[in-house]
Amino acid sequence: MEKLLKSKNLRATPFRLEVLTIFGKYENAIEMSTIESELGNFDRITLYRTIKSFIQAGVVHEIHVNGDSKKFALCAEGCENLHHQHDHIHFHCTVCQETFCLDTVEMPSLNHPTFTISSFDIQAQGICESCN
Amino acid sequence: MEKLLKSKNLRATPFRLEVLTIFGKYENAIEMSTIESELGNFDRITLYRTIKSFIQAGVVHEIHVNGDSKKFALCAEGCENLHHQHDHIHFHCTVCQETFCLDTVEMPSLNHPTFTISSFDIQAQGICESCN
DNA sequence: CATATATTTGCATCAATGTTGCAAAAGTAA
DNA sequence: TTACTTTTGCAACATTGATGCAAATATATG
Repeated sequence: MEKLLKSKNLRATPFRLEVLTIFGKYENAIEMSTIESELGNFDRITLYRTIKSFIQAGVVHEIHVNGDSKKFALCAEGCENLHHQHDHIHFHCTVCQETFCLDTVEMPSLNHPTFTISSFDIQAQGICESCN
Repeated sequence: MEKLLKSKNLRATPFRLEVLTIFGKYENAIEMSTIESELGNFDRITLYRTIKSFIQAGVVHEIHVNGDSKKFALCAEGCENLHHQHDHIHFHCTVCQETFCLDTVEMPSLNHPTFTISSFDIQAQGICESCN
């Protein structure tokens, strides 16, 4: 865990390790409020900046679930300095409200005659395995 | 224009028509700030609720461009009561910052062995035709 | 056309979230 | 241990989303 942070050029402070541990406790993407309730006392701004630096360093990525709410999930390998490289789609179960990173779905290829598509994200909705 | 609103069961008030006209002036998706600067005086809450009712009625749809900013664009046919049916991807040009609804890109099909995918959205990034 | 009804607007007020500046604290390297 | 850089915690502020309510407006009905 410390290694992970240092490999991204982030100092391994107790607070950051605590937040990282919370991510590790959950299988799927989590909301800010989940992190907040897992933490005992914490400074709101510090947490906000922690998440921000995690995103910038490529430790976690942000997922826009519906129109409004957002969640966060640990990155896989290969994410660095805001250049997130995710070979998975994000799936939101409309029953249990869980948000999954699905690397079992093959990413399609997109082509446009005149536009150059350098990257794209896919957010899917539906019903997950256990709710099915 | 009045017909459009009434077909969605929205009353055709002057303010709503004014906002709709602004959408008509722009080819691509626009930000809230663009609407605000086009309007002379306006009430912030009323505009907020106008956009909200447009989205709920299927007149416009919301586009999440990057992690943060959002834009709005007129819906095509077939969007009703929050059941937006868009057969296009959203493309954000990293040069000119314009956001396009690209119906020239074929929507791929997604499959998962155990999850039921009912709908999905695609946000792409890259360089648009005129910036290319 | 006038009126009754339902919706919309404008205003006040509030909540949640994101942001900045700065001094103290803590981590890192020499 | 010291010097330097980053992070934290606090205050203060900006932006955005949301609700309640009375006045204004739109629509339907007689």
